[in-house]
Amino acid sequence: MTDQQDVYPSMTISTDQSSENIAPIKLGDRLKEIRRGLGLTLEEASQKTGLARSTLSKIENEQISPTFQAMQKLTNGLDINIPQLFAAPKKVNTTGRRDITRNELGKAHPTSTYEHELLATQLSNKKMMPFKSLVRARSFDDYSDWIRHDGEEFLLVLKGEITFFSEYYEPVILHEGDSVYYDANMGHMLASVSEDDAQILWVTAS
Amino acid sequence: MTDQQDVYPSMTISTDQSSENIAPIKLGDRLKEIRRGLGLTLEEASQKTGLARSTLSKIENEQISPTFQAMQKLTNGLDINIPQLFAAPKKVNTTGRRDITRNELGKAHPTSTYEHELLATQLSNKKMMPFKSLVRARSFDDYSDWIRHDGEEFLLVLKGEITFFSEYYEPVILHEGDSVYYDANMGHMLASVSEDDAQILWVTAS
DNA sequence: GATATTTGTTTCCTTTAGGAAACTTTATAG
DNA sequence: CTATAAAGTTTCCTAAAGGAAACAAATATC
Repeated sequence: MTDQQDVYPSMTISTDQSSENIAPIKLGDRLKEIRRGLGLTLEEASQKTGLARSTLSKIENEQISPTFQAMQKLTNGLDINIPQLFAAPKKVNTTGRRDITRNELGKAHPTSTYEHELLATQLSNKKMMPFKSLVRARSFDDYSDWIRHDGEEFLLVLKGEITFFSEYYEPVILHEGDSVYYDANMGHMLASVSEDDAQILWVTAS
Repeated sequence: MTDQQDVYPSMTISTDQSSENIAPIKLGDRLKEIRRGLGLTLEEASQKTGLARSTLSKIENEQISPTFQAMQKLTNGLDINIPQLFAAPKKVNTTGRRDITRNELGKAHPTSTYEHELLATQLSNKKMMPFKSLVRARSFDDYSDWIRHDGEEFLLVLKGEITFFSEYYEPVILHEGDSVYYDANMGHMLASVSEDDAQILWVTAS
């Protein structure tokens, strides 16, 4: 599992959409928004959360800084997850980006078992990482160990045939047009079974 | 924009990976992990955060429940975003799922402009939503308005040629093997330009 | 292996959070 | 317009958080 870095593009090229929308926000205002959004009065919110009406008022008016405990009561009682409380408006909504990759003109990224062609490499911070790959491996033995990493993966056979090996399932042969969706932290690997190296499209998301 | 529901699969079939990994977690342990991970002593962390060494110790040992203020100092000082602090171990890690879709055997989902074939429909709660589509539309006019929705989208032309229209760019013709990655809240739409209806692979993530 | 130094814990004290109830403001009747 | 109720704020108290310094434990230095 040491050479994995080189073997697997999604490990070297991160998709990181990392939750960067944190906030030096007005917790009070935010809470008020949420409570109002739920159509609750302070009294009702008090009952739901177990915090005193007065306490809630003070928090909303930024007169006190709630303890972690209090915040837990808040988030439990009002069914809001803590990130939501902070990430608040989060309308950072990237938009308007576009990146075309012409056939065969992706960014080459060869390894011992695959011939990767990374797509849409002009864009960073994307949720998905798409790439085409030629599967050079011909058998299980071409790998030192299962490939395993965070996230989920979708693959579609573009040309040829492959065997899809996975940790918890029997190997399956996939033909042109077939596709698989799987959790990538389940060990997985591919081998070509066709004359020529099979070509696949891969999309990973974490 | 009213019939959009019917027109666009990714709007009817949600990928929802909703950040459900909130936590009734051991804040103390989590903090300790992080601090250690950064290779910091309590004293160093104290300087970075502006919280007293003793306070940090108490928080880590769950002797006190930090206030929001304290938590902000923590997160600022140690460059951790608050979600990270909570979502913590987040080892809810779904794993071991796999869903194969044989060629042409996806779930049909026809619309006026596309002939969608949804893939991997056996799995729910996935980060990505893959589907193949035949592009029946032949021109811009086949649409009532831009298609626009949350998330990001990747498309690869499997067969034929299409024109890719988008709100902020000039139309582009894409041939077999070409691909685009774009923000889906930028208006977009497709039209076939080849003899036969073009076939594409689409993957959306939100 | 004893001494110095650094890291982490505990104590003690001050400040602040949180709850109950009094008070003020706003909405609802009559 | 005045009485009544409801929603929100402020006050007052006690329970808990945060800091300084004393203490204990673990490392490093000679």
